[in-house]
Amino acid sequence: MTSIDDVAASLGVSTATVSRALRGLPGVAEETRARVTATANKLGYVPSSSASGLASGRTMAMGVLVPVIDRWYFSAVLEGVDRQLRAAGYDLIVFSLGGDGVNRDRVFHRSILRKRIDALLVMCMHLTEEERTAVQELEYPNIVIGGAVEGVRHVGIDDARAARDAVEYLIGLGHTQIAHMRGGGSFDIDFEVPRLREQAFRQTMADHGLPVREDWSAFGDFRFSTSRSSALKLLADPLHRPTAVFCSSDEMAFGVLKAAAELGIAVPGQLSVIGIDDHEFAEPMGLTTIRQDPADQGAFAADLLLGELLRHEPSEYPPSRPHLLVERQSTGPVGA
Amino acid sequence: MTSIDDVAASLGVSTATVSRALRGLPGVAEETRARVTATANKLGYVPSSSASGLASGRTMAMGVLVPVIDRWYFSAVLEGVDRQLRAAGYDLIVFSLGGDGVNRDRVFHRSILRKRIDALLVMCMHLTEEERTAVQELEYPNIVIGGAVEGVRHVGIDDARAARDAVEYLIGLGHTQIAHMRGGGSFDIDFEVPRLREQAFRQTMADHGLPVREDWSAFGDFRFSTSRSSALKLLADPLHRPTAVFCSSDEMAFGVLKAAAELGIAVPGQLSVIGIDDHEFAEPMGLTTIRQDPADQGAFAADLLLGELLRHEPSEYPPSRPHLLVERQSTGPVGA
DNA sequence: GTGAAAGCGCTAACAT
DNA sequence: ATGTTAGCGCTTTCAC
Repeated sequence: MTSIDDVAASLGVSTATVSRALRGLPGVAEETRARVTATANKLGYVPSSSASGLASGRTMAMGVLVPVIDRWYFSAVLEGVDRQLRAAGYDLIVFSLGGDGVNRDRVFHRSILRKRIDALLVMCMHLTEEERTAVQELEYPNIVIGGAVEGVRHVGIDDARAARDAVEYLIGLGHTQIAHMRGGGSFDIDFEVPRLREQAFRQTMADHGLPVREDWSAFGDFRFSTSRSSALKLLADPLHRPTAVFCSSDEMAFGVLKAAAELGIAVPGQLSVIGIDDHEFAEPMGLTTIRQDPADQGAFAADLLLGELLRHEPSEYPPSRPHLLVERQSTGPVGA
Repeated sequence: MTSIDDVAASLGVSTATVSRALRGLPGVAEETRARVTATANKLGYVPSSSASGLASGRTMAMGVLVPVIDRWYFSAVLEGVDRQLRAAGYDLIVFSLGGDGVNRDRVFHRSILRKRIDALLVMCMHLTEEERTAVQELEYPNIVIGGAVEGVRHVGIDDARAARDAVEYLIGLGHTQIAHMRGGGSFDIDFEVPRLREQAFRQTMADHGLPVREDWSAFGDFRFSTSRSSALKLLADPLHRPTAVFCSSDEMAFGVLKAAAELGIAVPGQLSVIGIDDHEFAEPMGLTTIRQDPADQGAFAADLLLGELLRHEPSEYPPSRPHLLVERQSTGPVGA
């Protein structure tokens, strides 16, 4: 591995000059800079991140803490985060808890603190008191993406408002018999989001003087298969069936659509279904939904931290990211 | 940030002892080790990865190069890789090309070489001649996951065999009018996989004396929505319609199923559909498919590199990972 | 505009 | 079993 000394020696200049030249610092003659850049390229020199990290205190890497990687929302956020980091020349380190309880401790008390990253993004998930404290005590910039975590800055959509918009859309279509397919529960993803959406559902129904039937609160676990099973039961009785289902996520909405198809229930004729997310499959499935853009949220959060790293002063508290109702073919007037 | 000197000073021992004790090296009295561990915890000491990386030459991090993060296969592989890395105390650094051409160069010639990682996993994707060379010249262990890349070691399923198994399953059910929904094309994912699967489809058909109709080779781009659109055309004419569709991925199979539903074509009565992957949605969708396990592939590859890092000698060339036909409700005898 | 030199916080030989 | 010491490859004052 060729080092900065090789470049310096090969040019007969000092390592300081090479360092300055390559990092675009002022106080280097343009001609010198050009020569340095040229030989660096020729020799295939790339600075060691360990060495420059140690010397400068900046690692040029950002960490993202996720409960799991391979779920729609999380991987989409990662994509957005990565986009901004790439543009800024930062590397992306992913700390995944992987549903593993044993691992959590190591992640919180070793990995994250190892001086390997300059800033940390925490994906919405349930944190213990102690973990929250650990995050808050981090000496570098950090932020939560998605659901709110008490005492930590966060960026995301206004979940309550998004859920309300969905439910009021159904109500506006004349629906009064509305069921809720709820998420939450499994592994570490039992953050605020499912709670906020459920609460907003109940509140909105109440605000419109509509009853909430407890047996129409189905558990879908934010998953297609769980939701399908639940919906199969929810929709089984043709005589006592909701005319609409508000789903706390698109994946669960797909489960409801599948169940309806299996039961021969026409959508939207006999049943309206609305989701939240605007998942990649929502458009081809014709699913009406509340669009959110996880990649945008990730990018926004990453930019915010990048800015703080640059300016050495905290940004303003971030506003909610937008959401948008997208009307498709899975919803229609009641009894149409 | 408390350093190793703080711990050493606080105990009146040398930094070397602290280092040895904490890393579990031999030659430390158990009593000393206990005291060191205790004060390290008390002081909240965590070794700086930059410093230990610089001193030891090991970064305790592994890199994964992906074309994009947020697609089923890639995020599932990442999950598997991460599982093993976590267990081994390694951190995961994700280098994503993000479909961005400009970025590729930086990734290949800076990030990857920055002495930030001890080994590299490359996800199957199209690499230019020069990029392949760059990977091959890497001085640390590396391997490709998924499709083969010439001259680089790789781990994955036997794609040709998987496709053949799928097609022969359809043929075994009596189908002769078989269409192919193919992938490939978009962004950097135009690797070997789509080509291998298509070729195997053609070869298998030929081996059984069956014709391949060019207008039944539909392009699904490995995506639900593209596949649905293509299938809508493919299946439009009730008189000249395949009785079965072999899909190079499950997501495309979902698109075919959706198109069939929209066209009122009964599955499997009038149309059999088979995929490859066993995507999370395949079971609830009742999709017959060839199961592969990307997380297993990622874990396998990570383990292999981890082993080489430990033993300092190359592993045997890895065998193909297994695939498995999973029969569900989307396939049936022809004309049933 | 450039160079010399002192670290950054560890690890690894080499001593003891 | 433990301590001493010389780096690892940079960045960053401080000189010139």
